[in-house]
Amino acid sequence: MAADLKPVAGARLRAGPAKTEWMHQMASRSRDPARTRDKILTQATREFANKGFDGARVDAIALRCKLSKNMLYYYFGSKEGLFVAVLERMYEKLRMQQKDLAVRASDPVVALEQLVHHTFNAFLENPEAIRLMNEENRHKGRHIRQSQRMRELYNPLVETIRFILTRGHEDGVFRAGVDPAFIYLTLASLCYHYLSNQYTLEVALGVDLGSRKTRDAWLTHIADLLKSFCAQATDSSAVNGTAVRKGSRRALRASS
Amino acid sequence: MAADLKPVAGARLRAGPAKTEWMHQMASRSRDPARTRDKILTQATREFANKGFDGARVDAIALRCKLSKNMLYYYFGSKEGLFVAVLERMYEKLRMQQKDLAVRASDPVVALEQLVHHTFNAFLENPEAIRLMNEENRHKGRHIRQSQRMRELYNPLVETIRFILTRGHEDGVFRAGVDPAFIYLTLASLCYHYLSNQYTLEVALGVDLGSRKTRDAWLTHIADLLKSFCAQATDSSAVNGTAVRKGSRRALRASS
DNA sequence: GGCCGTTTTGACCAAATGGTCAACAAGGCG
DNA sequence: CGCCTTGTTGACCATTTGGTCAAAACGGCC
Repeated sequence: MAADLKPVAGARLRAGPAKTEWMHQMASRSRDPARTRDKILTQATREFANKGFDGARVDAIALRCKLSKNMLYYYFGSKEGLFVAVLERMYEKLRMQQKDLAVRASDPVVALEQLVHHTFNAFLENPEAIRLMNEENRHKGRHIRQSQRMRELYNPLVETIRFILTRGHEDGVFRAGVDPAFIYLTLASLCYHYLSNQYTLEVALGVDLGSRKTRDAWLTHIADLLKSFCAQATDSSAVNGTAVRKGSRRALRASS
Repeated sequence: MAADLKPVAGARLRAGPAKTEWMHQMASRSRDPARTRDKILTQATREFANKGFDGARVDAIALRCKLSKNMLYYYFGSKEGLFVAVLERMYEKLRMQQKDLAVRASDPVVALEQLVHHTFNAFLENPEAIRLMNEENRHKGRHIRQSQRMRELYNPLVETIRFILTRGHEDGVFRAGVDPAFIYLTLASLCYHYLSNQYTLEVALGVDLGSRKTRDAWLTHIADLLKSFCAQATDSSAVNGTAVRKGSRRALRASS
């Protein structure tokens, strides 16, 4: 099927190098492969995000680009190839945005709050990323599992969390033994789901989740949630302390 | 297009009444409209959940049912009509499952734990529901906003949460002023996202989220999270108390 | 200017897809 | 039994869709 993708590889490489060298060529506007490739990816991202892989129409993408449909096949070989390229580009973009995550503020609690805001905003500003991720999950991660770029994307975030937690513990405000991966999972779930399932949630709860006020309240809620969880336990009245946990766990088993 | 859908309405109404009256007819196995309709819905659910609305093939559904494709149109008018019927049925099913949620255990903390398990299991046992919900959100809730059945589905859960919180406060283990809707949102996010985005998360974190061990750990984590958040604050060292909250909020604004 | 590799396109195709129509079986009922 | 409504089907259709081919425009280079 995807026999000779030489042009694909070629175009990809060409898109890589610094622009300064051949900037003067851009005067022609036309016959600029890098630009063409990029335009295709941009429009394809929109189409795939809005309609999903199956709903997306190759012709529609070509139309949006004001290019002949053949260009998509010339650069990406197939619809699926284009989709994978779109995914990779999206992850790259998200990663770049998260890279400047130099939250690591002096105060761990403040850092945690910044982290919440930063994560939520990253998703908020990239609704297409959410759509594409959902799509990829519907496909059981088939496309993404190959590209190991993913792991690189998330690791720094988890490491940042670990850093914050450690510092917080040293400062005496956070307890020990909090799993950074679970904190990331918690954070991501709370930010992502609020946006991803906005519509069904709104119908269900009868609230406008898109309003600034509700959104801010939700962010505060997430931060409070994490803070209370990481907080140094104060022994007595510890509902979630080890002492009580044992008892409640046992009760749980009996009931379920 | 959809000119005379009389058969559709007819079939729907006919599927409604009590079965006891005409149960004797079911002996024939064939020519059993209710059964046929149900078979279609079951297979359509699978197809739509797996492939999404656009990816789903009407012919494939008919094939699965071992019925002629025309039956789908006879009963549901169009692909979209069938999709809506599938959605409604799914919500009905989920609702029934949540209805038997008679947690309300004596101990609020135990009740909270039961709630976590119940919610997670509801999603776990209905992976199709997750897929369909995601699909509906991609469509910005177009189909669901009409059917007001949704609201009925969620309200009881929120009410249950409110009940637990109130009792917990009376017992002195939970603090006051916890918003039940936000607790529901938190709970749903943490359960849903773990399952919905399992594949990308696994690639990102390098963990097998499907394993029993990780799953149990996650459930415990969710419960702990909620418990610590709802716990009665013990004034001193209150990281998420009002005293600190003010300060950190201010710091947050300055940074973002 | 003429050659050559890269980029771009118009025309075309086979297969698939949602949807339709007329006819056909199967009971219920008078 | 024969009619009539309800349930079911095979054959068919217009359109869409992912994908292909050969040829053309473009630009650099000798």
